[in-house]
Amino acid sequence: MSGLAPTRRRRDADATRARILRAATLEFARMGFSGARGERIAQRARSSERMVYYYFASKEGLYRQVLEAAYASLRDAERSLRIDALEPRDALQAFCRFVWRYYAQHPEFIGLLNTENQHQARHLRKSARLDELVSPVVGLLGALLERGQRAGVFRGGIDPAELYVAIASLGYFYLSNQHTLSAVLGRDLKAAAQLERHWQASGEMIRRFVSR
Amino acid sequence: MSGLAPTRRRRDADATRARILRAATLEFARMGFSGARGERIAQRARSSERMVYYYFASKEGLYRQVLEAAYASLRDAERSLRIDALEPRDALQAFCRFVWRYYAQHPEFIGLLNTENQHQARHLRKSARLDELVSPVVGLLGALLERGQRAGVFRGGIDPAELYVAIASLGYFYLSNQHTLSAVLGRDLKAAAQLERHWQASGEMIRRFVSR
Amino acid sequence: MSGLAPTRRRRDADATRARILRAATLEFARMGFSGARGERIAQRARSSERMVYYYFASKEGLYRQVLEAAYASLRDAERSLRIDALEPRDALQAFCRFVWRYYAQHPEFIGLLNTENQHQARHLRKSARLDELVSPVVGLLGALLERGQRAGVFRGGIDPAELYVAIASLGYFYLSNQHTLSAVLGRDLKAAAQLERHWQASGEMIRRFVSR
Amino acid sequence: MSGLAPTRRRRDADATRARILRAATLEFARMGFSGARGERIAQRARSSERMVYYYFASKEGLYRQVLEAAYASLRDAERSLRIDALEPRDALQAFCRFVWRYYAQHPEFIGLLNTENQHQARHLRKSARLDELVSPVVGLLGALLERGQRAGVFRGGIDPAELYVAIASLGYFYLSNQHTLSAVLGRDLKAAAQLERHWQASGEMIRRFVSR
DNA sequence: TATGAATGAGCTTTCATTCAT
DNA sequence: CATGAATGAAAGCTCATTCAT
Repeated sequence: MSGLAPTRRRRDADATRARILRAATLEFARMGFSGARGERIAQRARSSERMVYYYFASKEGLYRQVLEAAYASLRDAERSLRIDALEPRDALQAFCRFVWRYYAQHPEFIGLLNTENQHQARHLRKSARLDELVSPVVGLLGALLERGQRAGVFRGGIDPAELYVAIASLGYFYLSNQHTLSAVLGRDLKAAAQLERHWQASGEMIRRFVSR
Repeated sequence: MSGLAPTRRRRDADATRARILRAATLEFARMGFSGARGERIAQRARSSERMVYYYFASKEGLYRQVLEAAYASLRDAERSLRIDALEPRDALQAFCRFVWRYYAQHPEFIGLLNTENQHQARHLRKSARLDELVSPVVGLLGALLERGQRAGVFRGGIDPAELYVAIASLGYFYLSNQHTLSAVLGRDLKAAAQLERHWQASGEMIRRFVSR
Repeated sequence: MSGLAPTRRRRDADATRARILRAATLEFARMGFSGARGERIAQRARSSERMVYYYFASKEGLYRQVLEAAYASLRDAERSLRIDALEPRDALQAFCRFVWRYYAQHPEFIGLLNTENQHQARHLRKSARLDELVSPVVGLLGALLERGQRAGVFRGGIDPAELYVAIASLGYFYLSNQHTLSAVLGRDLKAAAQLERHWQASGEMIRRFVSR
Repeated sequence: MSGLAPTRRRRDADATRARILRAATLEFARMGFSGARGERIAQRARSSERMVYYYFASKEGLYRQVLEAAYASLRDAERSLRIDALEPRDALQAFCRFVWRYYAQHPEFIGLLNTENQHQARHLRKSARLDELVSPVVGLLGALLERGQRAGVFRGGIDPAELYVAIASLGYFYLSNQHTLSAVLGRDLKAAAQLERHWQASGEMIRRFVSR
């Protein structure tokens, strides 16, 4: 009994904190930093504005933790990615699909990154956990490129970081700029078929880029 | 009193209006819609907040005009692009360089597009001049693809819009996300040499994508 | 007509500003800095909280101006003091009465000084107008002491600053601490007769202090 | 379990309470009532805000106890004062020095009195222990004046309460207003030499006031 | 005895906007 | 054409205090 009580209490606190963090993630992603409203965060978290300050001290503090959590989630997902057993070309496609699908399934991540870039990554650089947040996937990609090269299916001289940026670009821009693109191109980019076509073409582009 | 006075006044008025529009473009691009401050716009335009309302009626009205002007500038630039005389592969590279250089030289355009996408292109779609703003370059690209195909240097089955999105992706994302990328990749993407390397690799990617 | 309009307008602004300053003087004096409430200041000034920030930018800015104005008023009063024509002993008594009466008639000045001392005179020292606020009366008192000494009615070796502090002490403390003193001594110090008795005794003390 | 545990606990509780009271004394003295922060008190007492309420019920309750304790300390010190054996003039000087030194050594007492006077001694008058807090020194001073008069060294007609107020004024004002005075007079009043000079002059003033 | 979690009310300040001439 | 004065609404944040165990 006595052992449970503090656990329950702590879990309530943790739950409240987590609800606020989740609500804030959505709010910051959709509205940007200045556009985000404490009241909306509190409501969506079924808590009060006061609790936001109780747990996160300030709007900026909350934002920073939201950002760190978003990167941490991405890193977690990246760590779960297993492509070692696949044939190099398949592995590369799997990698692309993983990245693109992550973006598609995490629109809030895209919103946060846009916001953070608007701020010139000021908060990200200040983050004490920055080193933990550095992506392990560039290394993964480097190893894959080497493996493919040894297997004679990839050409040499490709910078893994550059390849990563290219893959990210193709997945990210389509989603992040879908609204202006849809208006300007006169088609609805968010339709599933459109997205799949885009991924197909992008896959082809990456494939051709690395092939001998 | 004479005929000159109103002209001079008109010219001053136009100049003031133009200064406000320019200042607002920077402010909205850097700070987003909610983050933009009327006071800063007025100061940067060497005018007063009151004048901003005098000429543009509301923050949203000002923003819409800023957005329209930004797209109009892009269209102007696009219309000046001449690639008909070039050999198809050279023409495609020239096209890419044009797009990428435009992004690099107009960071405020990137800022505005990010802002507008955050708002799901609400203002863009409301814009009465939307049809004027629709890009002519997809058509241009379609013609080029056909020409290249006929010349036997490009493969068939490429969607011009998709190609345009790919080219835009590779140029835009690198710049728009340079701050978080620099932090996460541990290199300074804004260095000129880095940018040139990126454009080289991106050019190679586009080349390989369309070649037979 | 046209000459009057700006005057009227400016006068309104000045009047609003002045009302706010007066209201704030009372509020800060009575409640101290932390205890002062913007809302009460606005109400007493028949204006709005918003206008307080329009004219004074911040609570601290308002406080500083209140403090400067209070010192400026004292200096104005001091400059109007004429004791040169009086016989030295009479002049000294006139001086004392002037200081003491000023304190009695300006309880807000005492409140402000207490507040400012609680803050270790931080705002006063920051004031750009500090030099203007330095008291001219110590010089006045020095001249008087010399004159009295030459006339053979005052003794030598008296520091004018010390004399000033003594005179101020006797007038200030009685008023500033009247509430606790009344409670502890069991008599009502604010009664006019009590005050007059105190001034009589204090006058006698100063007289004896400087006399040969 | 044994009889020691509750004793120890009680002792810890008393110690915590005492630490809070001490911390609160400093906080209220320095910051005034409105300016005082529960959080700072808790920190300085190495306790928690919750404990402050546990022991003192409310901010006002805490303040009242702080005030009562401060007066009680003064009365304790006053009761230890022995001047009966001294020659009247020496006794008076000893009395002055005692009062002035007490002020100098208890800046928190000055801060509290200023705060309480700002509140028009509301809390002090409400205090149930007010009668205990009434100063015994006026009586002491009355006896001394009579003794000196009988001995032919003091003049008659001096109100002991008035003398007490004068002595207190000269010691209190110098310290309580030292910051604004230092700024306005252009000298550093808190320097030890300055203080001693002030006490010398003040001693002379009191001596001359009572002497025949 | 002790304490982490929670909160309502209210504070200072900011923002986009309008009034009045 | 131009502008200083004014403002309602709401934002972020703080404060003293209570709940629940």
